[in-house]
Amino acid sequence: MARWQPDAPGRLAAAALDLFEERGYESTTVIEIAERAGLTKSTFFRYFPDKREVLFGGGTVAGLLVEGIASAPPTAGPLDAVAHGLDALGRTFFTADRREFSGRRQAVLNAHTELREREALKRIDLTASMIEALERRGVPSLTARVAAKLGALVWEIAYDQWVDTNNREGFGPLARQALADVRAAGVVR
Amino acid sequence: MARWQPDAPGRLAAAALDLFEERGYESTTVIEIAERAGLTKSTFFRYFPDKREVLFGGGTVAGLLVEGIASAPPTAGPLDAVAHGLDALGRTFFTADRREFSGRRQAVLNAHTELREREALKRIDLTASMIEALERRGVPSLTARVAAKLGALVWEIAYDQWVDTNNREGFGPLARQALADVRAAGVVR
DNA sequence: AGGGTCGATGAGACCAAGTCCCATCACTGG
DNA sequence: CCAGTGATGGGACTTGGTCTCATCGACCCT
Repeated sequence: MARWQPDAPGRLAAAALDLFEERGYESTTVIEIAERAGLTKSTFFRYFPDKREVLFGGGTVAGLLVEGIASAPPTAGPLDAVAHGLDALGRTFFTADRREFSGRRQAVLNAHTELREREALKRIDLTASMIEALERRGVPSLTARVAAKLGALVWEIAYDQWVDTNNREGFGPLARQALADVRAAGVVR
Repeated sequence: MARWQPDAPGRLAAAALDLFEERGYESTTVIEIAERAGLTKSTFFRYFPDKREVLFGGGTVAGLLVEGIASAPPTAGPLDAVAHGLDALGRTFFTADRREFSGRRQAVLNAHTELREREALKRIDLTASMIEALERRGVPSLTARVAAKLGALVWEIAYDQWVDTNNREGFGPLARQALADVRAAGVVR
């Protein structure tokens, strides 16, 4: 048996999500979160740099997406490489067992400006990562920027649909479909 | 003569920019900003909801852009409507006398994550405004989302170039050129 | 001229976020 | 049995942000 209860950060994140749903983000104190997890304020800030970050722990997403873009066949165009990355994400991260948690988390995020702000920053950093990954494939800078923006849009659309409990499809197929739709919209002409 | 020195918010913003340049954002206290402006903490928070917002005062940008999109000729496609909005912005807001201030401000923003975060949120809200404006023109939802994302990219490119002191062109022409480049990149095919 | 009003500012108490430093605890290895 | 180690606890301290009440300076009205 371990010295302490295992997975302190996980317990903190779960407690935070519960409390944010119950009382809202602003009305919840870091001390309360820590107490519900059987810990203290000190430990909270040892695992998370600030209160917002407790809902953004899993930071591996960017890495997985970048890997997926890098490992796309060399013949693939920019948007296809992005699609390859989103597929990889659907297989390794946005799995079915994570869907319910993601939905609850997203509802809390949408309801609080402070959390939306953090999410906005994460998305921008993610887009920057996509641009870098595309440039490493030899995609010209401007093209990479356009493709990354469209990739971010595809992500948004697919993620919203995936999180929606009425939809039982996996993230990968949803992203593929969203990409096809975006292509069909063909705004550029 | 006025009862107090005029334009308290403007003085606060100027003092804040100075201090952020001198000591950095985190090392500057709201009380210090207020003192340099000849005011107090109370007055600071009367004009700005938080410390970050002191560099985002203008707030009229979204409105101007939306107006510009709405007033584009009915025959104009989505991206042309966005270009019309960016032109309007270049004429009424991103004027030559504001360029130096914008450059200093942007340098501070880029250097501090907390401020980049706020900027990220503003951009997302701006993109949402563009989508709404396009939908009011009858543009289908998905097409509007794509056009707004590309419009945001054009904005970024043009703004970076405009802020760069080596470039003496106005914001409008720079945006037009950036839009043409983005179109030429033609990622969608 | 003098008192009342009103809008902008100041003063200070108060709470929560976040930082820091040091103590404590539970187990491990010699 | 004792020293070491890593995760946790405790509490002081700074700052952002809220709130309430006092003050001040000009204007109005009689």
